[in-house]
Amino acid sequence: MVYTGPQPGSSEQISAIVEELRGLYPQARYELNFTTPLELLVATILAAQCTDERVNAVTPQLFAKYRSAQDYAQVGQEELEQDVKSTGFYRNKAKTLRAVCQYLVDHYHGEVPQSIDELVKLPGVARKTANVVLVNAFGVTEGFIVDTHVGRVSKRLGWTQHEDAARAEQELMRLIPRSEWSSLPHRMIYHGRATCAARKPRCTSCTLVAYCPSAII
DNA sequence: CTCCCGATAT
DNA sequence: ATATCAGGAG
Repeated sequence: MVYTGPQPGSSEQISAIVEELRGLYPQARYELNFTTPLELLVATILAAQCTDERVNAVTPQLFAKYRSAQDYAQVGQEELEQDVKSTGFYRNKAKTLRAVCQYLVDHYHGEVPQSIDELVKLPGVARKTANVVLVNAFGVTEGFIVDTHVGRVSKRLGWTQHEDAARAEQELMRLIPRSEWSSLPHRMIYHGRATCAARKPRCTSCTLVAYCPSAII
């Protein structure tokens, strides 16, 4: 089957997809549970290569036990490891949480900074985590969230060829109107989970097939 | 590029 | 059995 839709990456193809996804997922939002910027930062760090559902199963007890950056900075490595174990990569994640929170204590009185330049200086925080915290905690849109789903869906739609998330983000920021930066990534993630799955994409039930050069019907 | 890593879907 | 999950560091 040869793709005959609008050129991948063209404004015609992009606007058609944006409108379709808006209709499909009008209420798309971040699904990790949190009540403060610090909780959001912690949950997002735990979400690396782990489902939201798994993180949400761990954070109620975690947030009840650790109420401030000082709490994470002061706990022992092995104790924190056990508290985050079921999210996988638990040694790295415990080490990252302790280092990030020590940094917050040292530089920001334990608060979470509100610019991307400051956030990406935190140990274990790169563009994806920084963008998530900015948008969902502070309502600030400085970049385009590129996680595993956004990266995969973007490649299949022909928006980027880059595997590297930072390079993909730069290309998406060039292609996508800024007004869509805060909502589109969440909708792409919903679509990536529900339809454009990594292993077995459901192209036959996908309403983007007319705009997707990778569709297999 | 490799490593970290438990839980789940296929 | 194996790929994948709202990644990032060395």
